Amino acid sequence: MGRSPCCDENGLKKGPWTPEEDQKLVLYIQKHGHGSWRALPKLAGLNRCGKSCRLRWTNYLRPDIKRGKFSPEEEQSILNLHSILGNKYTHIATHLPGRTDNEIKNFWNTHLKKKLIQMGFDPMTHRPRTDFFAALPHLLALANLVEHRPSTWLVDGLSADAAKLQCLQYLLHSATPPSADNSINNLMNSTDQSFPSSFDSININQPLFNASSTNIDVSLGYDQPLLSNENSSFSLFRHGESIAPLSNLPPLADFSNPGDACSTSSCVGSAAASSWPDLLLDDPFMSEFA
DNA sequence: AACCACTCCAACCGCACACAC
DNA sequence: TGTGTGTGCGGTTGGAGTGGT
Repeated sequence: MGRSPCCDENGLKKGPWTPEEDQKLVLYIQKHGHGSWRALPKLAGLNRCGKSCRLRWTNYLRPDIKRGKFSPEEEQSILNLHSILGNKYTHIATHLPGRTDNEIKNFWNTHLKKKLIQMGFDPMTHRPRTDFFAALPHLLALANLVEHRPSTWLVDGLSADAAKLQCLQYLLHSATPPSADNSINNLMNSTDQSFPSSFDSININQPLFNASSTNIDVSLGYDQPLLSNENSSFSLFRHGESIAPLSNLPPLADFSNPGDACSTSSCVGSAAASSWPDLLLDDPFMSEFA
């Protein structure tokens, strides 16, 4: 298994290890320790480079390696640690006895990353997907469509305006600047030219975006000057005039807990809020815009 | 049974860093 | 200070395995 040799520089062997090579390496290290990896292959009688020996030992032959499937507890630990440490697999591995950085890296890339994406989370930030500005036209179109949407995903009697606000609140929920991580930079690096280039320069009522092109005659903005990493509130503005502090709106269900119902009776349809990502994917009507 | 597409994961690659000289 | 060497790390590759048709 594994990558086939791409070259044979210096006459050193590459590619999969044979049981005989493994045995030589294990016996040598058990007897002498690895010492200098560069010197080891010659001393151990291996026609390999030191780097290859080190990798084979640390990722496969080490006696304390725990093999087999990751337990749910380990999976949760990796998720938690990755949200703090990022792709620092070696650091993550130090918290999971018996697991190697390579194994964790593979598990992350083949399982956890995909899982997070499928759940609607950004695998790098561990937050709900915040490709906010790229998706904005579509999301705004969705918001506008709410008033034409039958009651299959909205509670009966909900006003179209409230539904719009709720949709927009979701947008803000996703885009609220985090307290201290680099997802703030993701927002800053957005290609949307209407977005201010620095939080420090945001003025009162400065719109984050205008929605007139999608027939939603509102814009969204901060209530007050916003400093880096500072919590802030948002308001809806119409023609520059604040019409609705979003903090007064009912909360959305937390997307991190799929299936959770909204806690307030006035919530804009728990079906809408808690399963919106699924609706986007599954509902033919919605998928036209997703 | 044969083919294809997809997943898994061991192993390689290239870069960055620490250290010695 | 600059250069060379050794080591470690994250990203990527590609053959083997697996499941679907």
